[in-house]
Amino acid sequence: MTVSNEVSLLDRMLGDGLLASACPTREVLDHITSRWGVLLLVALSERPMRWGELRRVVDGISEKMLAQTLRTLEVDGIVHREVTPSVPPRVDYWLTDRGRSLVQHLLPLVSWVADHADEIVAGRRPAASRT
Amino acid sequence: MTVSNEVSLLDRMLGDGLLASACPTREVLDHITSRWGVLLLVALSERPMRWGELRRVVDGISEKMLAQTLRTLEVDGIVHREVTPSVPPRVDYWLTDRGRSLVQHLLPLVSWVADHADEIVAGRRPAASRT
DNA sequence: CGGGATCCATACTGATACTG
DNA sequence: CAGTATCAGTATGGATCCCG
Repeated sequence: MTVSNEVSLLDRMLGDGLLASACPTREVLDHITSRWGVLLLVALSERPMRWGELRRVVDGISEKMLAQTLRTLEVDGIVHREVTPSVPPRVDYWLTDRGRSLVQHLLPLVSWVADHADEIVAGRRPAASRT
Repeated sequence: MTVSNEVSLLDRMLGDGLLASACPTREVLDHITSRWGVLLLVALSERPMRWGELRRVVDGISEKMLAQTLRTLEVDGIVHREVTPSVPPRVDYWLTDRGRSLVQHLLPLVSWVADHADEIVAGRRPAASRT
């Protein structure tokens, strides 16, 4: 299996200064790979979800981080937020076209981790001594 | 491009409780998608690097986080650390087989972000009002 | 139900000093 | 060169209460 179209990514990032501390790539990468960003994107990868659904599906997320992460992804144009004025109020979230494009690349990674996590945790040995 | 082999990832994660707060998948995912983990894995994706190289390539990382993140990835069996006893001392890091398997899935994601980051940042609009 | 505002604990960072 | 150790400042996340 070749990765010929990817081997120059490092060169691209270095050459264009893309790894520089404050570059757009780093910023967007932090949003997407944030602790909760990944999980929310996986949750929304199949179908739209309501606030309460996301809260239940993404186990352990606080309301603050749910709101904050969703808003960041919304501003980045990855997630769409739709308010239905009703009583009680209803708010749905779903992936934009850009978001669907993104999760096509995110899901294989998460899938890989899900497949290897048990093996990784089970096989841990202490790190070699530093001295 | 089909994603038929991935559409059930959410079901898998929910069904197996893989999204549970303390599951191995979440733990390993946090290591890999950590702020510096992603960048270090990209840096090591092409070739082995020495400590000092990594420090320069990954702009802005502190020595503390460099050591901490590398050790986490080492313990997870993703990065290998090789000490060459010499004066001055030399330490090289490279990806294990598992690590190379991982970055095959990570690079497309980072590549996507690098391709879309400028567009994302340029196109930002304020999030819709919450009220 | 879907948040906003506030306060607090923790994690991370940066600087410095020291070691083999 | 490749780290470790420590301390202080800051950003991030969590818990709680409140509101439309």
